[in-house]
Amino acid sequence: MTHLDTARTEPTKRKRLSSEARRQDFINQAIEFFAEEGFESSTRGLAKKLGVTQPLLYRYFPSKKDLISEVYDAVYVKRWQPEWEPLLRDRSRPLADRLNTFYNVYTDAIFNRQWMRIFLFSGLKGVDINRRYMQLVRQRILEPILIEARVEFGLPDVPPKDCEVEFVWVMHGGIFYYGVRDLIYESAISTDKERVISDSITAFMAGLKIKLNRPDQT
Amino acid sequence: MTHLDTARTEPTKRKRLSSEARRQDFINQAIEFFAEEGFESSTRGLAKKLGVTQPLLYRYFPSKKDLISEVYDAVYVKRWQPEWEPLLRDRSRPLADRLNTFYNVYTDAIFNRQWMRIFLFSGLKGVDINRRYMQLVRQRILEPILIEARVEFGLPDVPPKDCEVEFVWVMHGGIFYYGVRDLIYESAISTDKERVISDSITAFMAGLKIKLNRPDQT
DNA sequence: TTGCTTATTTATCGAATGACAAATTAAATT
DNA sequence: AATTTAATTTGTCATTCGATAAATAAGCAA
Repeated sequence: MTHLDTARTEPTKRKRLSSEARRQDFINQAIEFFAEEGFESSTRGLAKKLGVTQPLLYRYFPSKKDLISEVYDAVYVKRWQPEWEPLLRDRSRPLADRLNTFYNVYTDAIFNRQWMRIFLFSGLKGVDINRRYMQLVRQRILEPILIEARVEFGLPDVPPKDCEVEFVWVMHGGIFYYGVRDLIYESAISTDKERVISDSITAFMAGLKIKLNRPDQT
Repeated sequence: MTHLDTARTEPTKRKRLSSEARRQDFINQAIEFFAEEGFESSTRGLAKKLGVTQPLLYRYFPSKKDLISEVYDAVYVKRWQPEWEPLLRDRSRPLADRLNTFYNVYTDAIFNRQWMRIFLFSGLKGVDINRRYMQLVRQRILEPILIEARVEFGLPDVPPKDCEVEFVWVMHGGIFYYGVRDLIYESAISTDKERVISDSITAFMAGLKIKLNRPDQT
């Protein structure tokens, strides 16, 4: 009893996920597969990893291109956490603290081999979702940081200059590239991510203070 | 007269480069081709760009793999300029000046679409020449910078700690990633490379001074 | 010119690719 | 159990891939 009786509403029998769930499973494994092998790799290779035959993929995705688009979407869009943004604007804490918290949770999300490799592969293919992601980072992260910095330094609220945004980009890129060295090139030295981040932010804040207070050109 | 008479030693007739020169020409165009299309692209595509038939490539290179190795070699090894290194060790100038000079000439060499794309493509393929290049950067650039910094700050000459090397890496990576944004993602904001470099170095030096003088853990 | 050598092309092979249609199997419904 | 419906496989296609062998063209020396 309660064994093989297959009571109507009990899904004890395992198989047959809903069509949508199966599709999601395919996408998730496709992320792993393409992240490791690159997007030029064959649908047959992916099917083998999935344990199904290759034509079955075409039941779930009209073409390889469409499947890849879904992979992009799952990585770029769905893994972005909106709660990151208010974190940076919480003026009850010093900006350096906020930056440390933010970069720790942000890198928790993107510092994994899959995300990084998909990002690098797609960047080389020049797909526009990549460019859109860069704009997202700029608008939701980097420019807010500059605004917060001016407030903290007691400076007037003027729109960020290009070279100031670039300065924040370099800090951001330095931390990002640490992830690339660690996860892609496997040539990072320290595994103490928190330390790397806090050192970077210390230097960034010191440099930014100098930069914003200098009555500069441009 | 002096027209089609083909005087013996005058190479006015154009064609027939030496076998080695032709080979070099193929390699140079292969760099362009693979940088743009990726290493998975076909030898037929390359042959088309060269204006020859595809089997001819196999007269000059035993296999596609060998051709790609030559491309790596031409990009990674042959474009490294040994005169970069003594530049960093010239103690007649302040370190910040040296760093500015170095990063300006270094990025003059590597901030071009071809170099960058080859680097990123090969990094994703996990070829060992990539890892070797990273070690080269560490030993010939980053660690010397740390040694010079300790001298400039009047600190005892002890071997660099891992987290110190990592700190220099982040500065280096930040500048490098500016090149990636500019040339690969085409999403750089400022085109004033010199300015980006000098701002990065200002922050780096400020941060490094703090870091090296802190009686720290690890 | 004549012959010799090297550079280049033509033709082709077997394997791998994305995609499709039809046949088969398995679950869900009655 | 019988029937319907959806999931999956078999079989196959036209192309494209890296690579090789044989045929042709072009330069060079006599």
